[in-house]
Amino acid sequence: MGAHLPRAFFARDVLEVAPDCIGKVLVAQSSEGIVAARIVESEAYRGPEDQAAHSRNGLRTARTEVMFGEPGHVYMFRLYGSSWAFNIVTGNVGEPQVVLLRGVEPIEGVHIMAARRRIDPHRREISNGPGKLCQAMGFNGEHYGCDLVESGTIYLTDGGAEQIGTSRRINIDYAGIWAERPWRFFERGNRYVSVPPRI
DNA sequence: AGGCCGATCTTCT
DNA sequence: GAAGATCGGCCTC
Repeated sequence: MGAHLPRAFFARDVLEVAPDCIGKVLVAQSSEGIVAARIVESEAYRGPEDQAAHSRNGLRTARTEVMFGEPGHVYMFRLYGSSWAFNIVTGNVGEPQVVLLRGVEPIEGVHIMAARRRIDPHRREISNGPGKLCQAMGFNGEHYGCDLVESGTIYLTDGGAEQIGTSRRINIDYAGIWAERPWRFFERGNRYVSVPPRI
């Protein structure tokens, strides 16, 4: 596996980091073994101005605290009770921005991912959504605040992508004009993209 | 393949 | 007390 992506990769505006994450490899080690997957879909959440972000208007609470700190750390939050979402802090300290990962393509440890998901390893539903990829990668609340640059257990390594597409972000229609911004990024034609665009 | 709907729980009002 | 950065089962086509 290649070297960890450095702090400098994450210490840029989220609108640069989010598309650059497409094709990068996410690695997670646990007692069950190593799991690695290519990132094929991401979304940028750019507080404090972005009204779809949890950090909108600079809202700073125990939940959002990590977003105001050093880039390269992990922001975990729960979605609708049953699943988790995995995000990476970007930008300068004090700028509450994150990249949400919405889809990954299994590369290594597919059998581990399939067992966690209780699903056949060849099905795209193994990791084609923010909650599904967290279950497959073994991510939960314990990973809140984890540093992807210094940690030996969760990190990103280099990798390339084919053609990258953009679209509005998924399921944030309540956010008015902010819902229309093309801040979702994905690899065109990849079957692990959660909501495939219309040709 | 796609639409509807209930489950589930943390956070904020 | 309500609203989500969702998922999976069940239904119809």
